[in-house]
Parts: sequence; structure tokens; C-alpha cells
Amino acid sequence: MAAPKMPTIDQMLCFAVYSTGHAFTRFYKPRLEALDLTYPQYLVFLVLWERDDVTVKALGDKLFLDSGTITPLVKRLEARGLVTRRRDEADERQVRVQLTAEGRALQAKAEAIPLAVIEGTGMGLDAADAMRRELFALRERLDAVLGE
Amino acid sequence: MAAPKMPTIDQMLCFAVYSTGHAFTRFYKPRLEALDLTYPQYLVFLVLWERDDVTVKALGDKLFLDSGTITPLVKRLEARGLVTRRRDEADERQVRVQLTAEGRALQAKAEAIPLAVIEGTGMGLDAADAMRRELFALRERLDAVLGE
DNA sequence: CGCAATTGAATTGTGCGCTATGTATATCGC
DNA sequence: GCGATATACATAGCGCACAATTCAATTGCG
Repeated sequence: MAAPKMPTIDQMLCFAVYSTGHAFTRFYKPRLEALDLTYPQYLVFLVLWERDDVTVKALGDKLFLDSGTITPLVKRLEARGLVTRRRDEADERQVRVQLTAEGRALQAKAEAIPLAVIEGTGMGLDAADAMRRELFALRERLDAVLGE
Repeated sequence: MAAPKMPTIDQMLCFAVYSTGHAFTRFYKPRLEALDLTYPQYLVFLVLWERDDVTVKALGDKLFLDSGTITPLVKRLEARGLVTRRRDEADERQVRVQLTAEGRALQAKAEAIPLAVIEGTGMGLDAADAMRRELFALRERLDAVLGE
């Protein structure tokens, strides 16, 4: 049997995910301007607003990002006085990240964003939920192949 | 009516897209090692293998990427002798990108990748197609809000 | 108790991806 | 024909995202 032809990019699920990810980031950018945050920074705050005082490792686990990505990102936020970083006393390998009053106060500015995003997607909540679950399941299978 | 609570990241479709995009890139990385290509570079080749001799503008349009991203990327491929870049004689604003023999020959090395990716997703073709179409439609709506 | 293995964070280097800006070229309207 | 406008590309700067590596701290085992 002959090998299948190379797919065109429009036939590829991975390209759909890749390019839609960029579209989301572009969509968020003007809406995060008031907070002066980038999209990955906003994700960090979403984690901290839900539960303050987490380790760099926990942040990386939740966001599926490397410490090489998390550490510089959190340092930039620290430099702006939005979070603090300090070594855990019980286990000095760990660095704990906490919100400052200013970082916590950003949440009020962010309150309108989720609705704007839902409207921007033009999707019903059920459809969005179904797609979200499928993507999480897909992410899990892709990472499982890597042996993570 | 009270404003809704901030969502957790696991409730956000955009985070699902964002993190699954990274998972796809991680999944591709070892499979592209034989070609010595990154995932975005591979996407450029997929466009060129389908139809050689395209402009930087056309590449950017197809991949939904800025010329600030495409130009350095293609220059790196040119430096390795995989493509050539040259000004269009009819319209000197345009730069045309063509495969070299070496760049064309890479396609043979890439033939096994699409099946590996399909297997890695663990999804049926119908399910993958449905998700792909929904993501393209979503991308279109998100970009439409930006006025692009 | 000492050492090997493991873990967590940080650093360095590289490749994006985007914004803003500048330059050159082409098009359009008067 | 000329000036204004638009287009295409390139550059600079910045923020990621990851791999590889290093270092410090912790854990587990003999």
C-alpha cells in the first residue's frame, strides 16, 4: 500500500489548535491592556487568585509549563510588585509565590474578561465545555506518548 | 445580578487550546528531529511541498503569522540551504520563497509523521475532523472581533 | 552516617510570535 | 505627472516556551 500523501495544513488538527491558540492570545491582548498583563501572566494570576501561596513547581504543573518559563515570568511580575517570591523554610528547594495587595487588586479589573471571552467565542456553554473536555483528553494522550 | 466568579483555568476553553497546542509541539519535536526542523518550520514546508514558490505574504496568510515571524524563520531555512528567497521581478515589494532540491528531499523523510500524529491523538478521523472544523470556525470568530 | 539518586529552581541558549516602526515599491486620485 | 495612500517586507525589542545544564537541597538506602 502506498504511503498516504502529505496532508495540507488545513487538514491538520494540530494546525487548527496551534493557530486558534494564537487567535485567542490576539483576542485577549487588548482586553488585558488595562491590567498590563500578557496572556501567560494572566493565567498565572488566575491560578493565584484561586489559591494564593503556591510553589513554582505547582504553577508549572497547573499550567503545563517548564520552570525555565515560569521563573522568568514570575520574576517579571515580582519586579512590578505584583507578587513576591521566597524560599520555603521547610524545603529550600521550593520557591513560594504569593500575591501582593496590588496583585490581588488586579482581580477586580479582570472581572469583565471572562464574559467578553465567552461572547467572543460565539459558542454556547455546552459546546465550549464539550470542546474543552475533548482538548484536555487529547492533551493527556499526547503527553502520555512522551512518557510524562 | 452579581458578576460571575473568575473561572479556574480548567474551566477555560482558551487554556485548553493553549496547553494542547504546547502538547502538540512537544509531541512533534522528537518526530521532527530526523528532519532537524521545528514545528513552525515543518508547517512552512507543508505549505511549500504542496505548492512551491510562494510569497512571504502568502505564507503568513496561510499560517496566520506576521511577517516579523515568517521572515526570520524563512531566513534560517535559507541559511541551511533548504529554501531560497528572492524579490519578485514584477512586484519588488514581494519576496518569493522556493524549495531547493534539499528542501524538497526532506518530504520523503517526513512521510511517516502524519500517521504517527493520527495515532498519537488517539482520535478517530471523524472526531478529529469535527474538532478541526470547530476550531477553524472559532479562530475565524475570534479574529473577526479584532477586525481582521 | 555517608553517599547516590532524586527533586526543584535557576541559568543559558535558541526559536518563535507579536508590536511598532521604517523602508521601498506599487497604486490611486486629482 | 505628482503627491497621498496602501502594500510588502524587514528590523528591533520584548515576552514567552523549551532543552540542556548546573546547583542546591532533600530523600532513601546500605
